[in-house]
Amino acid sequence: MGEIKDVARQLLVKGGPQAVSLRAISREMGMTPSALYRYFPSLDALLAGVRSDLFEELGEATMEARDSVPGDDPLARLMAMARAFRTWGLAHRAEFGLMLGPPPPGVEGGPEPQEPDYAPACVGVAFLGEIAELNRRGGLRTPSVDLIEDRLAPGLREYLTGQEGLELPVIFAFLAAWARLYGIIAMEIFGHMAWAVTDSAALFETELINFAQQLSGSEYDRQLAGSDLDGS
Amino acid sequence: MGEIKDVARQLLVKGGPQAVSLRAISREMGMTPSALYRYFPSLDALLAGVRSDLFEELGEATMEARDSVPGDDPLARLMAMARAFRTWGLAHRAEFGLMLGPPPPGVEGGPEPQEPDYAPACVGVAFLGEIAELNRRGGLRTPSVDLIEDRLAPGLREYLTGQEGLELPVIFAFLAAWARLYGIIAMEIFGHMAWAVTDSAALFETELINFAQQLSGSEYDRQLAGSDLDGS
DNA sequence: CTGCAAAGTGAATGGTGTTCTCGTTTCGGT
DNA sequence: ACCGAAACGAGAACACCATTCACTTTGCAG
Repeated sequence: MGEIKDVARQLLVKGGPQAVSLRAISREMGMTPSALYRYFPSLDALLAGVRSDLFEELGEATMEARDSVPGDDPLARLMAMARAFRTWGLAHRAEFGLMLGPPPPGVEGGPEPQEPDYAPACVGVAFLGEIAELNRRGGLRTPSVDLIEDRLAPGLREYLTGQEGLELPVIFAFLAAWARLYGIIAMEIFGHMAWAVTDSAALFETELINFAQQLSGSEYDRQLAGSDLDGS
Repeated sequence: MGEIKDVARQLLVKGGPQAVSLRAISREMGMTPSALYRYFPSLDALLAGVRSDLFEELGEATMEARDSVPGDDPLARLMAMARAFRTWGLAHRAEFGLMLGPPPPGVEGGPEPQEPDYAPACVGVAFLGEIAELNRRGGLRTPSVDLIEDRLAPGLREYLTGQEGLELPVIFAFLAAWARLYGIIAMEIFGHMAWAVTDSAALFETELINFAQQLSGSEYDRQLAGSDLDGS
């Protein structure tokens, strides 16, 4: 069960998305393709399982980075998490594509708007937590937002009830920051930045400072940012 | 030749990425699968051709939006282009995934860093042009950037030589803005935002104002932004 | 009319997901 | 100790897939 997913991931890493096939997995495990149907109803379901595991792993990686930040600075923790996010993605390009690429393969590649995909939430809420803490300490610059009312997804709204420091502007600040982070990281990992820039680590670190300024509204001391520009 | 790509795209839209097969195309065209090899060396090459056409189409859509902006305000043009970008992507989700999803299928899905993909450039430079114009008029807020030196990709550096108003900080401002736009749009189209928000149009419009502020450094009059919040 | 090149056919090879039937193993209850 | 049921896996089969090769048809230039 777990081993199947491990083999699938291994094939994904080694040969790309099209290399992970039921038959290849069974070959690798010394089994018959049909035997795998005892554990997964389909290949898509298997990949969905792998994807779920990967989100958990990514979540743990970012949380670990958060917990290893000395002192008690929410903004510093956020930047550490952002760096961990990028580092993990760069070290696991193929997995990243499966997780945060076009549509999750779990359902189908239909052109219709797919139903909510809750998998990314487990990573997102880690960021949300720190942003909320930043807000409680008065360090969050929330944009004026009367546009978005209570149009949050039911799941998120339920998660929010009773949590203090999570008013709507805070949620929006989080979503904007989350999308911004996704943009710079996914673009690099997917190779859509390569036509313009070779040293994407420098671009990322500079953008990270912008990122911090967007959140805190103040200049962020570059010395404290801890940028070393070594990754990739 | 062109019809083949049209049929391929049609299949992509109707049935998702996995539905576009050489045999399905040939079936749709009343031909034999092997006949298609007269025109394309492989299915991947065919898809690469489709992808290239799509980038051209997206580029034309954004440029059209730019040219239909009344007055002479680079920032307003940029926002119109951003909206056109999103609108086109939402109307062509499957195509968007092929263009700006994980790795272009032209080469292979290997885990190694792929060679530069120049296709997105034709859309990017349209934004770059307006940002340059904004800079020439002194309306661009360029971030302090001593981190990124002349680490631009050779192709972009060549494009830049001789162009005025395209110093390094301007390039960085463009790249940051480009990535930010990509983040909010791709995240929505790929469905990675659905767990948190239902009305993503409102989120986008609010983020667009942030986007304008990041570029211009000044508050942007929401009345002039022309947001109507009707699209999706 | 002849030659030639482009365009398309049909069969063949080897890979794929999925389903079905069938045998084997394992293990818990009595 | 036995039996039954459930779990596990094998194997064949079906339909689809990309790709290749040898072959025929078409159409046009000389």
